[in-house]
Amino acid sequence: MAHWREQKRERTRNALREAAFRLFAEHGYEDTTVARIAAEAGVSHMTFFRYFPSKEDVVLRDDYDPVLEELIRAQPPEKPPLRRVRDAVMSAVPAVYAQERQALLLRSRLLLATPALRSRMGESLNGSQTAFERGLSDPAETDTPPLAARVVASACVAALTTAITAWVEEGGTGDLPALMDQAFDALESLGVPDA
Amino acid sequence: MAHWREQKRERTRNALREAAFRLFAEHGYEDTTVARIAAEAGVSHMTFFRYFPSKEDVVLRDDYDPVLEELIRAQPPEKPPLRRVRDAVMSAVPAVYAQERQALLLRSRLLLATPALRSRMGESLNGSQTAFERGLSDPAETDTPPLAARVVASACVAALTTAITAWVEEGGTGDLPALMDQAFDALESLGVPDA
DNA sequence: GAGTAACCTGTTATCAACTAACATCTGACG
DNA sequence: CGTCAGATGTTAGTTGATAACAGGTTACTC
Repeated sequence: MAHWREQKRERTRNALREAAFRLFAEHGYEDTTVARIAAEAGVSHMTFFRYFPSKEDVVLRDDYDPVLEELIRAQPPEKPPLRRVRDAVMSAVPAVYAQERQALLLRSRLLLATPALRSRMGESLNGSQTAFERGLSDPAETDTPPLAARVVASACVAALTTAITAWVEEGGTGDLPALMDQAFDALESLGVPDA
Repeated sequence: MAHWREQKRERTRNALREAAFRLFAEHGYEDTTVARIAAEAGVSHMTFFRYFPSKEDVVLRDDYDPVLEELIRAQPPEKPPLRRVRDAVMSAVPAVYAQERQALLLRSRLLLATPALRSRMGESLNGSQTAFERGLSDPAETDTPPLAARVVASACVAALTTAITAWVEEGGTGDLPALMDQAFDALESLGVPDA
């Protein structure tokens, strides 16, 4: 129904992504050319770049940020900022973890093991940080949020990244939500005098 | 005058870096080819890559990390981790700031304004995080530091990055050390119930 | 001081990521 | 049915980055 166009677009998009991940797992990221991915998906290499601005974006792109932004905004404003982010994140992670654990592990492993991707991760994390900042800020306020809010957001992103990194490094055997809880605990006890 | 070689090496290295920054300021990062930089420094484009593994590294490389690692390690171990990092950093920043303020601003501005550089910043930050982790850990311990220490390190790097970003965004008019203090304050009050 | 090994550099060729220009086709819509 | 916009392929070109080889220069030794 409505616009078959978009359906086809979504299908080629998925075909490209799936072909890419399959080839990456098979021959490694560096040894997989864009042309090969495109051929595998039945399109030309130009079409690839019309769907993904760069080779790295196939792996880096995800659409968690807008969801998290909303979840943070929906938190009761009387909670301190870190609490709002923490509760919002932990309200969503377990479900995703239960459902996409394997895919998440593969993607994260690839991300951390490939220099080209690892170096561009900062970009993605920056997007998450911005989403967190927006979720914490009054949407009426138009200018940049105060420094304190930005620090909270960046610290949360850093903590979550550290948790995922630790999870991947131990082979994905541990419980990721638990690690995230630990990481948030470490953040909350940053100010207390004893460790 | 031991080894003329190293002196010459250092000179071409500087010539390349200076030519690069000059051309970047003049024509922008993207519109400056590696071949042009090399020509400007009087060498071939291959020589450029023998000194810098990539075009981005000319801007990204710095040698603060080992210094900071030592400064953190020299802190009294009875201080809580965040304090050790904070005091170490703030013991060194003002001097650097007084002396290299302009250069630091130019470099940071270029870094934040150029997508290609911004996206690879994470790599550099990752190095700083590792340095912080090592400074916080017992050097006798060989395996990876505990999650809590890694979260502290990553949060500090994130806070400092946020401070520098804010500093650049306001045109470098403010006082960077003061902003860093604010950022650390925000970190320390992460756990307290009121804002 | 000659000889040799190590190092640095330039030339050339090649690869792969990415971009631009143009032609083509195929649904969408009146 | 006819037009039009969006999606795709072809081709060609730019640029960052690597490899192989050759020539020259510095250091080290006998």
